[in-house]
Amino acid sequence: MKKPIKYDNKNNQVVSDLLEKRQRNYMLDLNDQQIKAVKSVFGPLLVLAGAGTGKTKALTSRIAYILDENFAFPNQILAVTFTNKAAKEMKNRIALNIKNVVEGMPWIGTFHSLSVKILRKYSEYVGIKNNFSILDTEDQIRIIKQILKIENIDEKRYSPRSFLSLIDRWKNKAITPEKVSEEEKEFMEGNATKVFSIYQNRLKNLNAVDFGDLLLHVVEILRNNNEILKEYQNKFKFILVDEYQDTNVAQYLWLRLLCGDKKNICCVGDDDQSIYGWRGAEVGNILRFEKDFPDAKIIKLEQNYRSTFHIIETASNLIASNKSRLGKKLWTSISEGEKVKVISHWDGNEEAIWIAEAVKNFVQYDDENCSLNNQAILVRASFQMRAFEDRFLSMGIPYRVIGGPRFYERQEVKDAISYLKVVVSSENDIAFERIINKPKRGIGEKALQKLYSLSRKKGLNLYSSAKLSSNERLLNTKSQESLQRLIDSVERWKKIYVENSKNHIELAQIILDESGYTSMWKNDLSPDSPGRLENLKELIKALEEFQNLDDFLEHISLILDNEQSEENDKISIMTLHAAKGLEFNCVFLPGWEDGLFPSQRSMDELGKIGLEEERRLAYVGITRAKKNCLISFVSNRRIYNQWQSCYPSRFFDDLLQEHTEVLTQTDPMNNFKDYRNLDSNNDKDLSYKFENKNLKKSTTQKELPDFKNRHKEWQNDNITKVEKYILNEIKNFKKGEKIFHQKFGYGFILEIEGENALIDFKKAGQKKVKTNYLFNENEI
DNA sequence: GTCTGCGAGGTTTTT
DNA sequence: CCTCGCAGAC
Repeated sequence: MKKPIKYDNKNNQVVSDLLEKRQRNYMLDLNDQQIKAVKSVFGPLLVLAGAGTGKTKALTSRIAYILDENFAFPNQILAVTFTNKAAKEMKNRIALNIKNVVEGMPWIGTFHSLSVKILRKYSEYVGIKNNFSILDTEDQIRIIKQILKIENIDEKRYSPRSFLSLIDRWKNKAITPEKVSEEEKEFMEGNATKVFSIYQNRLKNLNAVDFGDLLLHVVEILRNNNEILKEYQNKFKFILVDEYQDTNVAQYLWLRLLCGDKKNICCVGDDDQSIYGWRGAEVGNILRFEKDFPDAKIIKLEQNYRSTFHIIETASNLIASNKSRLGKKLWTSISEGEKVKVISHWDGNEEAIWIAEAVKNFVQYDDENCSLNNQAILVRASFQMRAFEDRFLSMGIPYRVIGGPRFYERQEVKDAISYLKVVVSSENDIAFERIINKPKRGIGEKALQKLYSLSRKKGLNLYSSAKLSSNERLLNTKSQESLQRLIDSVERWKKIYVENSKNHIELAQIILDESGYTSMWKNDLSPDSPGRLENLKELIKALEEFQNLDDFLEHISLILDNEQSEENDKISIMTLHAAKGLEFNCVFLPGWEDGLFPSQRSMDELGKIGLEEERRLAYVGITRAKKNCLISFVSNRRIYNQWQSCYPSRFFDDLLQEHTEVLTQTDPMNNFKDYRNLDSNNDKDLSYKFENKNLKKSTTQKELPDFKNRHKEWQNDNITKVEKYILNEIKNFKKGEKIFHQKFGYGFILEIEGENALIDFKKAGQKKVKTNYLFNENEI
């Protein structure tokens, strides 16, 4: 249809601008609810956005609209997310809508990164210098250990970790040491509060903050300094918050302060997807939004653009069992699609075998887009992953595990970064302590203690007192000499850094080489040292993306994920938590056994609340699926190498027959015959409706592809060469043979004994592996 | 200051 | 069962 054009000779330009504005794509393909969410820019607004309902689209369109209508300048919009990934995504999406504006939007970011920005400016208001360092968990633990030692608190009785988790919990709730409740003061025989306050003092002395402090310091500054509060309240004309259901008390206070009376605040979230209660998220924040803001508007986004009908219905029915929710009902106009599949297996191994075959099945038969990249296995606990890794490894199916140890948290990477930190700012005690004896310089615990006591006496930082130590005749000659060598080197590197005589990448390389750090790993014979060297190279590479060391260091303290930009076709294995926000054509949800999922511990610790959070996790899992969702459970699971017989998850009670289909393998449901014979009268929760509902043959629609038969067909005709090798146990490897391993790459066999082989991998070093996972070259 | 052996513990995790 | 961390022995 042609758009009517009004000609206005006087104001031609204005009109054409307006027209262009209207044609902007961000408004065109929004539904009514989304448009409402975009246009209700004044006053408090809560957008309840169900899974896959175009939440980010609404948010970014809203920003585009605000800018378009000139309600605010780009730098007057505060948009807060939880993860860097989400912030980045938002920026990218805005850039799609309006060109060149993102550079002018400095206030899109995570709670933490925005807090850093504010805190760098006003840090002295909470008694720290603006070059404060940001601690990660490892640093925190180290500090707590030191405190426990000094205070003579038995680590055996209360682990440093338990102190830290208490402290974290308090900080999430914005509780300072003085504000700990009388009851909680008694925790750990009163040691918890004591350690907490010593810890806070220690951080101040170190000129350091932890993640919790980033928010709390900002809250404190805003609370106590009206002029600063006003500055930010005036600056931010509009506030947008993503994933509001995940906010904790500290973040809530942070938002309320910045929001002020203007209340142009838009919170987007989904109470049904609140799965981080255990780390301080308060669903209550979203549930009581209307009370907080009496004139609040609430808009629900319920049209799902992701999944087919049966999947949406299954998810809706499941979540409907939760009591504490605001209530949404997702709907979709995408086709009816496949029913959600349910299957049981004898044990976890069979489950993995079946799923691996189903994965191949999808790749081979489904003309829809079901490549490996479009499939995912979502587990409750990470120990479940191994069975799948093993299976995929032996079948040669490429996979990626999401959420493993993060790049910047690895030992060698942190060491290297500490070197850089010391050069940039030698006041950083934590960094200096980390590198002072790496590689080994003969400066051990004792020497370090001496240096620390000197620095306490002189009121200096660790590095400065190390410089002084030779005058003081503090250490023995050998330690002193090697410490001096280190100091000389650091001074030399500092000179390069200050004079800028070499670029930061070269400098980093020099530091790692001259310090002996690289050669330390080169001389290390342990199997993982080649991998560590590889990571150091990666780190140098990462430097290239930044202008200088300062930029780099500022970023990595908050960005702890390394984007694996893998283009290869691989299936993803991850936890349900890690899957939030993602979508896949085919989703496998294994391990639906009571006790594993829902997790026994959640239920024990938090009762009904815990169970509801687990159910939300299940909801998140199902709603990740676009076309196929396969849920499975086993009768026997090996946990810590002990066999446990399991009952199917109580969540099956919430699934309706008309939307699910029970797949039969060899002996359908025989697996839990025993369980069904158990009398379930004693506990109502255990009276699974499985028998009544799902055992009946479901009325399958004609057009629906027959998954079961395909599976069989594949088993008979399409056993891969790799499979044949495994089945027939044709694995005649010889010593010295060149082999390939999915995970570790190429290598040579050093020793072989039965199914165990010792391999010297090119990259990963020496490792013991099962011959099942090895391939020789002509197999690949 | 560094190596080895024993014992405990082994959901979910971002910043 | 397997991994990590600590304590005691060199």
